[in-house]
Amino acid sequence: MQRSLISSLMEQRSCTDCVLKPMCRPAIVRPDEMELLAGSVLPRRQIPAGTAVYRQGDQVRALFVSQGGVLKTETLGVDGQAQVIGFHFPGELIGVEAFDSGRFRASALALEPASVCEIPIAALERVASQDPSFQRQLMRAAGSCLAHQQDHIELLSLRQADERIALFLVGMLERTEAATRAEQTLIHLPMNRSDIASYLCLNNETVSRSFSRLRDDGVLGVNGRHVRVLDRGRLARIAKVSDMEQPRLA
Amino acid sequence: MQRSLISSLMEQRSCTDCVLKPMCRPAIVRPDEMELLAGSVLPRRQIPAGTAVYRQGDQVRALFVSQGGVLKTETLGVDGQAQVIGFHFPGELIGVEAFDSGRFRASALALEPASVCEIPIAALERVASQDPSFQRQLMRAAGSCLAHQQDHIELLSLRQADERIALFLVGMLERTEAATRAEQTLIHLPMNRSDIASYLCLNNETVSRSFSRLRDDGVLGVNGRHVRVLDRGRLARIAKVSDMEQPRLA
DNA sequence: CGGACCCTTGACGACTTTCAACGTGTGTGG
DNA sequence: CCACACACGTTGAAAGTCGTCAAGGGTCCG
Repeated sequence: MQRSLISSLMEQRSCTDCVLKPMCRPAIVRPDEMELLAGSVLPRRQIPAGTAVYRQGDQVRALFVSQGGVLKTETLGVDGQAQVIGFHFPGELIGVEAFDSGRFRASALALEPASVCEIPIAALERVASQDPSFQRQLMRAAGSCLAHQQDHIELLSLRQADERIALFLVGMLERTEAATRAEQTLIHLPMNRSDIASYLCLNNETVSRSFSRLRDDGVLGVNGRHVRVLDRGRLARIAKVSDMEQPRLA
Repeated sequence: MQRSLISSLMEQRSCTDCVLKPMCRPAIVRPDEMELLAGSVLPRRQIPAGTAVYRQGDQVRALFVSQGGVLKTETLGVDGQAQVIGFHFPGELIGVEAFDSGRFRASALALEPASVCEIPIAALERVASQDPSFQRQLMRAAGSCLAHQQDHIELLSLRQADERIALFLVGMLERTEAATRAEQTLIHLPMNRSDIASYLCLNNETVSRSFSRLRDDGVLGVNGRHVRVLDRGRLARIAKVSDMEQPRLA
């Protein structure tokens, strides 16, 4: 299912026939814009699981969009501990924060085998200067990155571990539904418990215990990285989300 | 001192003679760009302390830059509790995250009487499409917003209250030094303890206790919103910052 | 003078962290 | 093919920290 989708992506050569075109929010929207970029966007890299798309401190020569495979971004704190900054699903632009200093503030790693689209800065600027609506899309993409970060902070503002886990899962569920355009109850987590723990600023033991508690309470079915949402209403209530937020499949 | 700087800003009429021009990173850099914007940037509003520049949910018609006075942005969680997302010093662009949905995801409030420069979206796009280097500056500004958010998340990744307070103060000190272009030991906090607590995802009692602990340990001198850094090295060590990071007065 | 707001401090309980042990699955090398 | 190491996930017990509830002092302002 997911496999065949990904492998079909592996084959594609240009953005004009991108399977993810409709959800490729970040930069490419209109066909003519795609043609403008076509010559430069082409570089697409296969990233093996666990390896880096770019590393913290690298000079920014391009931005990236995963076309298949989830990525994580993380910074190495001064004490050597990695702090997961975000998880990035196909179609999301990453690396924008590097525009500030010219260097990436975080490393981007593939959680699973990924196909990543590389957008050279020069091409980005060239197209943006030629096409105002593309430029607007670029700003939208940057705004979207910022919005995701704000969601992350709101997530961390929840004090209880169960609340954070619940909100995290609600987010993962919504992203899964947005990708499949169908209501889901099963979530596949592409990251391990330590990554979740880091993202939520918790210990991995605490994450594990939260999963178990939610399982014992009949809210979740937990089997490693496969989580089934058994009681969506209760999950939303724990996450303090306005009960049963309508899934937006736009 | 600070008063006269602010009051001088109150008088100014256009960006070309902006006192903060050199540190006005977000949008305006080159004189000719300023001239391009001059006609549209002029609208400048005086914001009384405690009132809003814009509110969560408002439609985005303009972005904003404080020219004098610190602002805070906060979102109202579903439970009605406000979560402080950021503190914004003069020269920092705010509102970028609204580019995503077209509506502000947070409210922006003045912590002290502020003078805020309003940049209509239309003008922003017009100038950006005419001037590639301005467009680059805009992206830089967006990246800078993202970078600040990442710093915030790193701040929240510290588990101990003292560590968060210390890192918060280090940041405030650096921003103060960047603004005055001189080494400082005294920090004036424009926000109250509750705002700090919300920003750090702590209780205001916990914030208070942390300040007291750091005072008792001889690291700080605390007098309400005036904090003197007595032992910068120790403060940095508590914040887990690479000891004595050179103040960048660039 | 009274009230509202802000800041501080104390005591208690709840939660997370820490340290530790154990089970499982996977991949490597004998 | 099996043994082993290793990463990952789970669970337990103890200790430490933060949140909650409560009270008090300070300042500003009507």
